[in-house]
Amino acid sequence: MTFREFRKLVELSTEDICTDIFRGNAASIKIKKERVGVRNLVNIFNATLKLSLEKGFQAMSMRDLSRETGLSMGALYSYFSGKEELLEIIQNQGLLITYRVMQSQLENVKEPRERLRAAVRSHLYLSEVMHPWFYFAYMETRNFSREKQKKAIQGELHTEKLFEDILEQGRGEGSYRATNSQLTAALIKAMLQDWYLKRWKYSRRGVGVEQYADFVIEFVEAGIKNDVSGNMGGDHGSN
Amino acid sequence: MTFREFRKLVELSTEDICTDIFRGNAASIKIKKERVGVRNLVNIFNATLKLSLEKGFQAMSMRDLSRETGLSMGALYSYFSGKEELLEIIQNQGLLITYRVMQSQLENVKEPRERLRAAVRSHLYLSEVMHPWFYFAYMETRNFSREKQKKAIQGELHTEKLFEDILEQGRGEGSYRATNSQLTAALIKAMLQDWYLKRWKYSRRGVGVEQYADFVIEFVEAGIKNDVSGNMGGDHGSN
DNA sequence: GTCTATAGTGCGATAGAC
DNA sequence: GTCTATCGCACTATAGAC
Repeated sequence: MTFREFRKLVELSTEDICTDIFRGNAASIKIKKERVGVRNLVNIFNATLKLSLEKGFQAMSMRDLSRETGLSMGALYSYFSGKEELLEIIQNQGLLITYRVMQSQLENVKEPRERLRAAVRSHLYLSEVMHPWFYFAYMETRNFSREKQKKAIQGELHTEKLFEDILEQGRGEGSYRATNSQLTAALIKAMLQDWYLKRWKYSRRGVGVEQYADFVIEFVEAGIKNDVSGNMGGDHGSN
Repeated sequence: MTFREFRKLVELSTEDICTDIFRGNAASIKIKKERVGVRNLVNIFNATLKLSLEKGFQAMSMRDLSRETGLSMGALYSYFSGKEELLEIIQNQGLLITYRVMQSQLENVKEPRERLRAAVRSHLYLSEVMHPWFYFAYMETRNFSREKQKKAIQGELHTEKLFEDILEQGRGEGSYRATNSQLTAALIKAMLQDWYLKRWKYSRRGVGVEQYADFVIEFVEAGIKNDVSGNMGGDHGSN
C-alpha cells in the first residue's frame, strides 16, 4: 500500500478527530453547539500540538495557548478543566486511534511475512499522518501522572506484543530463523519510533516515509529470514 | 570486552567528571577550594540528573534543587549563573566524554567487522555507565537554545557518521552487502538509543547491557552481511 | 459563548547578614 | 562559603461583564 492510499483510506483529518473528541467529552465541555465546539477544538489541538512540538507541553503556558488560538483564557477553560485534562484527552485519542487503525489494517492479513510488512508499513504511515500526536505521546509521557504513565506503557507494550506474535508465528512456519522474538520486536519498535522522533533528519536528507518503510522491511527481513531450511516455493523478499 | 572491564577502564565516576568540570569552569565558579567545590558539584549534578530524570529539567525548580542538595538558593548560585548555565555544562561534558571514549576505544581497531562490534559495544556500555547524562541529553535537547540545539545535532550526526564510515569500509572489503549505509547507520543509532531511553523495559525483563549488545550486533550483522560473494577465510559471525 | 480583570501562588534571582 | 529574606514577574484559574 502506498502512503497516499493509506492517507485516503483512514480519513484522519484533525476535524474528524475533533468531532470524535467533542462527542466523547460532551459531559465536561461547556459548549453545546457542535459547529462552534468542533471548530474551536480543531484550533485548540492544532495550537497545543504545535506549541508542544516546539517547546514541550510543560513549558507551554495557557497564555501561549491563548495567544496562538486567538481565544481568551476564559474561553479556553470552557473546553477543558485545565492543562491536566487537555493532556489526558490527547493521550486517550492517540491510543484509541492507534488501536483502531492497526487492527483494521491487519485483520485481513494472516500470512506472517505479509503481516509483518503490513504492520511496519501501517505503523510508519500512521505516525506520519499523525506525527504531532505521536511525538507528543512519546516526549510527554514522563510528565504524566502515575496512572497515565501506566496507560502509555501498556500502549507501547501492546504494539510490541503485536510484532512479537507475528515473529513467533513466522518462526513456527519456518519463514524466520530461531531468535529472541521479544528482543527483535523491541528493536523493530525502536526503528519505527526513530521515524517520528527524528523527522528533521530524514526530511533534511530527502528520505520519505515509503522509502523508510521499504528500507526497514528489507533490513529486518534480512536480519531474521531463515536461509538454512528450504523455503517451499515462497517468493522470498519480493513485495 | 565485558561491561565490567569497560567500566574499570574508562574511570568515569561522578567525582572524576566533576573535578573536570570544576577545573574547566574555574572562571565562573565563585568557590575557590577544590575540595569543597568538587564535593558540592557532585551533589548538584547528581541531584539535577535525578530530578531531570523524574520530571524533566524544565519542570525542576531551583527550589527543588535546593531541597534535594540540601544547599540554599544562594549557595547554588555561586556554582553557576542560572539554570541556563547548568544546562550548558551538562551538555558540554556529555559530548566531550562521548568523543573521548569512543575515540580511545576505536583507535586500535581497524578491521571493519571488529570495528563495528567495538563501536556498538562501546556506545552501549558508555550509555550504561552515564545513563542519566545520555537520557538527559536526549530528552532535554528540545528545550535548548538554538545554538545548543545545533551542537546537540552535530553530536548526533557525528556518531552516526562514525557508523556510516565503518559500513562503507566493510562494503569496500566485501564483508557487507551493498545497501544504503547512511540509512543503516541511522537504524543502528536508533537501536543504541533505545537502550538508554527504555531502560525500564529491559531492566524489567532482566536483559543486561551485554546481552543487549550481543543481540544488536548479531541482528545487524545478519541484516548486512554479504552471503553472495565468497568470504575469504573469515571467521564469519564469531566474536 | 467569549471577553476583561484579577486573585492567589510559585518562580528565578539577588542583597546582605553571618 | 553559606544562609535568610525578599523583590518583581509569570503563571493557573476564576468571577463577572457583555
